[in-house]
Amino acid sequence: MRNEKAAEVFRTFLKQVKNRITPERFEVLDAALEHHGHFGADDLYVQLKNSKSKVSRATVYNTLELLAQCDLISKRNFGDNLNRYESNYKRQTHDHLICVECGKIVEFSDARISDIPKEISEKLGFDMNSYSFNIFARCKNEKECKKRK
Amino acid sequence: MRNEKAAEVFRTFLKQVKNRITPERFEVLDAALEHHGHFGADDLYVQLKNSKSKVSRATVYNTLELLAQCDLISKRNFGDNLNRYESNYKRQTHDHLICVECGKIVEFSDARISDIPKEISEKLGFDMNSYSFNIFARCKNEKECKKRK
DNA sequence: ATTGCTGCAAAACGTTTGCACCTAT
DNA sequence: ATAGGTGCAAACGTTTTGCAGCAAT
Repeated sequence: MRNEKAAEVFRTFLKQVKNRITPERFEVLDAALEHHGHFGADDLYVQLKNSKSKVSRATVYNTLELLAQCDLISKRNFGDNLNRYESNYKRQTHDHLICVECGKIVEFSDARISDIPKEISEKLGFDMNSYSFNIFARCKNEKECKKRK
Repeated sequence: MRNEKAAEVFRTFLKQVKNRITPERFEVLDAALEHHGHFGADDLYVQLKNSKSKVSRATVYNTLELLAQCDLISKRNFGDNLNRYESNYKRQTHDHLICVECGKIVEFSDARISDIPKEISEKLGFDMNSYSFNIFARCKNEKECKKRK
């Protein structure tokens, strides 16, 4: 299930930065785009293994990094020492609220946030690259919460 | 070099949550408050070891978690799979800009940010606990940058 | 007296690395 | 032909755990 448009973006990027175009990298791209929601690098590796792919762990980690560099996916970190990725394909930018009890992740966007990072970077003498805005909170509805923990 | 005020806050907290008051925990508190800037849990452990303390790694990790719970220190995560802590003692709240090249960390505060997390939490049906706002950027002055890497 | 905390070491976890082979250029 | 990417397994660094002894309540 190949997304040709995304594949083209990746191909162009790889040429630009003089990295080789290999079938393994596109396998990882396909798998990453198929995910709805957030996933860890190792999850993706296991998933690929289960579908009989020969792609190695090293290649998965390496390729996810490349995909994040060309903005096809985003790297997220919710403070639990685990890198998560999510597809950017056809998604609007958003931030995350994480329940500290059950780990539930809710996405939101707020127009006020978007301009701040660039502005602050400039003011401090930096070129903005990306930002992360995470809210840690607790489900008000206790019954709905704790489910996962 | 004990900070009695902070120690009192910690003591009260420990009683509240029915945790024992042990000398080791106050050793960790003292060491944490003495740090200016950010530090990793293991850094603190090594530092304590070097000053002949008998406090174990497990206790350091455990205590830092407790100190974060009662807001004497903050737990930070800059996306590099390493938990960092920083003293909150007499500090105003602030956020961080991290250079993706050299790792330099700059603190800033912006009044616009502070109200947003609570407001969004309420809107989504959560009780706000904390938030993290990190900007990833590049030093404009290249000479000053790359020093560390 | 009784838990719970401690020190120690070892395990766990996600991630990165070293190496020999392979393949896109 | 040759850099560079790959698969594999083992190493890495941080964090967590299991356990026996100890000490705060």
